[in-house]
Amino acid sequence: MPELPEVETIRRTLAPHLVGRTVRHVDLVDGTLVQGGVLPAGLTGALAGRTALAVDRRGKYLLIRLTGGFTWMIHLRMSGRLSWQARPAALSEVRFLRLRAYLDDGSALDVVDMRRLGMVCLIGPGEEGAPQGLRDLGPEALDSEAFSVAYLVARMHGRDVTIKGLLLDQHVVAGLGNIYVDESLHRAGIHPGRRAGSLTRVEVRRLHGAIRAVLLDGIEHLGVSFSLYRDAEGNRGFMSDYLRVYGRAGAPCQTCGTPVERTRIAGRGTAFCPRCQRPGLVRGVRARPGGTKLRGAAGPEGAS
DNA sequence: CGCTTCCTGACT
DNA sequence: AGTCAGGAAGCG
Repeated sequence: MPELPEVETIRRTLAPHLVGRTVRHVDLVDGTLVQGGVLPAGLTGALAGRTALAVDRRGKYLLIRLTGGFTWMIHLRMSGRLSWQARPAALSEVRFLRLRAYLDDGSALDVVDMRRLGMVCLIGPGEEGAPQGLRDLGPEALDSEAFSVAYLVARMHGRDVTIKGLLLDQHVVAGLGNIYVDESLHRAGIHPGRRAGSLTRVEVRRLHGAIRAVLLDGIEHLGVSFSLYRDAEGNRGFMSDYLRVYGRAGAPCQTCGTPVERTRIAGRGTAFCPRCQRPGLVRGVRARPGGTKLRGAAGPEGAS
């Protein structure tokens, strides 16, 4: 459920409570989400007695750096939540609680995950335990050095995937998910079903700027909370109020007034404006060279 | 490259 | 009963 801005918000709300604290012990309420080759008993045992040095993020992965060179890795996937409590409630009172770490100041960190799709593991000093998904991650979406326009152009060249599918691929760029991909494509005025390899350099530049702008917007507004998402302190984000297409099917596009459409692309529900995001290029040939104003009401975003 | 699967709950 | 959900590995 959480994408880059949500995980970043969790990181920021969690770090002050966690850094400098030592894990006293861990209750593994339900070990089904513990993967990555570390057995539940090994994980809980190895966590105890270690002190948190920092809370980092890589893509949608949270990385809690611990003494002894260990990293506690958490991926929340679709329905995971991290909940820090100064005075932890009884275990039985937390619905879908999978794991609780008690800290040395009497507080606790709960890993809550309704659908059990999340993943928790401990990475040893040699990084040997790093799961494939983390190892093979592409550049950070907000790292403009690594995730540059030139990089994106190169990765898209000759690709026959939909642009939406490509942006969802964490090997290409780390951190985007369904919401922010739809929002980025809308801001860039690009149809989500376009083949990645068919985008012009100008379009890629616009898209790159839109991605940065949308993600920074998301962080500034503390993420999207339309349902389950909360930060580590239980607070909602209010980025939902600033979304232009996601979750707005049937509502007028805020740019041009055309009703937002919803379809399925790259196996995911996809919202887009059929006017601001016309396909534009079909089979490598510009569909409408003169005709309508291609400048589009959306205009370039953040393409500085 | 795209579809299915993992899992559980909410909504139509 | 059927569909869908913010993710991503795995399969054909």
